[in-house]
Amino acid sequence: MTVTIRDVARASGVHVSTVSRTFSAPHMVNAATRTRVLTVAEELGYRPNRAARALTTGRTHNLGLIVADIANPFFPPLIKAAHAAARQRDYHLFVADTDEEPAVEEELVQAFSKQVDGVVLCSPRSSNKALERLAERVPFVVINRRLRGAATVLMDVGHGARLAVEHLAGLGHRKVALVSGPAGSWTSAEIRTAAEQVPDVELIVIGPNAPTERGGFAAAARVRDSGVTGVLAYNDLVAIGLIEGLGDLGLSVPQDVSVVGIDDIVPGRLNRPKLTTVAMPTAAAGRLAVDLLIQEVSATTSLETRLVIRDSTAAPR
Amino acid sequence: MTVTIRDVARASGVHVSTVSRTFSAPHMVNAATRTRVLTVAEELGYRPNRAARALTTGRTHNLGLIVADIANPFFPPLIKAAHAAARQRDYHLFVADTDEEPAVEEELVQAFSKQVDGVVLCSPRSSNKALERLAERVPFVVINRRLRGAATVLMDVGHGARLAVEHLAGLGHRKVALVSGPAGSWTSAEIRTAAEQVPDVELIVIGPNAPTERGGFAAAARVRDSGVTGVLAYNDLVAIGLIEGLGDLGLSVPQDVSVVGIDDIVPGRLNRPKLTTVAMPTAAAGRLAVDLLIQEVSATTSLETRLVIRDSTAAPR
DNA sequence: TTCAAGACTGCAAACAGTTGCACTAAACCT
DNA sequence: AGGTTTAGTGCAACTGTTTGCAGTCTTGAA
Repeated sequence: MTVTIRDVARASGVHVSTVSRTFSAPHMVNAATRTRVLTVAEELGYRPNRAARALTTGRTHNLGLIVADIANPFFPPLIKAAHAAARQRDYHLFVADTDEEPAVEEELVQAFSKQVDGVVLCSPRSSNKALERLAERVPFVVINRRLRGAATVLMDVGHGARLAVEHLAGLGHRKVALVSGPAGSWTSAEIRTAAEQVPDVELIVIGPNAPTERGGFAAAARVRDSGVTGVLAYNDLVAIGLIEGLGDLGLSVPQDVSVVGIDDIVPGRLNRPKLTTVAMPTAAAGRLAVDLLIQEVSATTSLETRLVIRDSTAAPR
Repeated sequence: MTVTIRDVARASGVHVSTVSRTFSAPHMVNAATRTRVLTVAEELGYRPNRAARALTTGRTHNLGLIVADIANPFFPPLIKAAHAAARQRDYHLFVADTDEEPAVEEELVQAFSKQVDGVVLCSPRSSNKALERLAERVPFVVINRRLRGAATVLMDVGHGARLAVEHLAGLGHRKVALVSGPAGSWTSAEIRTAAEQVPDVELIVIGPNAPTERGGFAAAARVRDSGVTGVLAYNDLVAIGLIEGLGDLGLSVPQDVSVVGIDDIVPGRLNRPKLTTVAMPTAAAGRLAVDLLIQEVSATTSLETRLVIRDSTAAPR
């Protein structure tokens, strides 16, 4: 049923090793033989069995990608880009979802270990210790977390946050709220310290909040009471929720208050008003991560973020 | 470096076949030996090599999932559910993206063939002939396309479309536009025939349109000129674009015109007004597809759609 | 003409598991 | 007590490829 290298060898009158070489080291075999083998293989519909190949070479030509939540709009562009980069080099991509559970993370890497040449971990939640353990099993690169000894891809949220607050300042806002994220979050801290550095702006931190639409919605009253005219939200979902919450309180965006989000997810682009936001280079990060993995280089790279000005920001009243 | 079955055998004083059996057929080995082997394996950090196992058994415990566009908000919930179902049975999931190119579809299935036990194809664009060819290589199940001889999972859009139009009729709308999708689309046809069957409603078809926000935006003028009070859009993206387009023309939703979408994607839930829409059971479809694959049953199942009433529909003026 | 150097190709041993078969010892039956 | 079943384990062949080594045949140079 399934056609193997032996079938091809028999049908083209050469030894299996020759067939093997026409696929994995073409230059070692005579041009005439090569084309013969190739045509026979084509006729028979032969395709090398990657699993068998992996057994001897130790390289599977597979990569793993682990994210917290596939359905979170933040990740799909990253997954897509990672897939494209992998495919370009003839790698296949396992995708897995931890459902936000740190424990699952470690388990998945373990499970992948023999089947992939490397895995990319997005914003892993596991402890450093756990990650070190994993590093012994599989090469990996980490996105969005600082980790010494591992290749890491960082997106410079701090820079983006600064741009956002500067944008608000430029429009004339002098009192700005930071509707922050979850308590322990590295990103949240990053954003805060950057935002605080912008001169001529009084920054009021409101939070911690859940990193969701609900979180933003719930923060609306506190934003109103704080008397700010501009807001930087932890992410786009929070921003969207906040805008809705403000609407319910009779405040409209951007007339009464300006809101800028972070991430640049699709729902933000489609929102009304269209969300001004800090674009995270998720696609670039996905691409870069697999490139790092394939080339087995170990570097730490920081990707630029940029501000996308749309309709949710304006000069204060 | 990497610990094999032989290492475990040596360390626990049994033959490799015994170790093998403690993992793949535990009931065949004495309880005492089993626990000894297990603890030794644990100590050594042994994990069976799936690739090697696949070589002899022919079963890889891997599945492939092919979608048109990972970043299209329609797919992520499906991918997530498929992944969860696979993981539950200890399967791993390759995810691939055709970038809407039919040719890539076939190529990907070919490439997966030796590495998976089956693949699920979402709304494949390939010809029937091509799909038949592929069926010889790998078992697969198809989502959202009728295909005899293959296991298929259908979502009953027709039913949903009828519900949507009935909902509009119930609100008092007598003249309704169908802002349709691309020309050849099976879904588009399905929607149309179902929508036409609703009594007491005059249905005006506007299209074909691109299945995107732009497509909806561009159709706004024609919708206004048609004099309808209600609209069923090909999908949520079209609906969102349309709402924006109508807004630019001075018409507001739902006061001046009611709009209902199809799909129930995240951006629709976050949109303002919140989109009334036909919820497609994408998660259920993803789950079911992998279940069908794993059990190797061949059935064709149709999943119920339902109407989610939110804020973009109201009684006509 | 002879010899060395290439260019190809074949041989066979891995790779990490699984599994049909044979074997041993204990348990069961009459 | 003797024969039969059964549980548990070992043996070895096999899965589809790769690859170091060795052999054959040309070809070029001296």
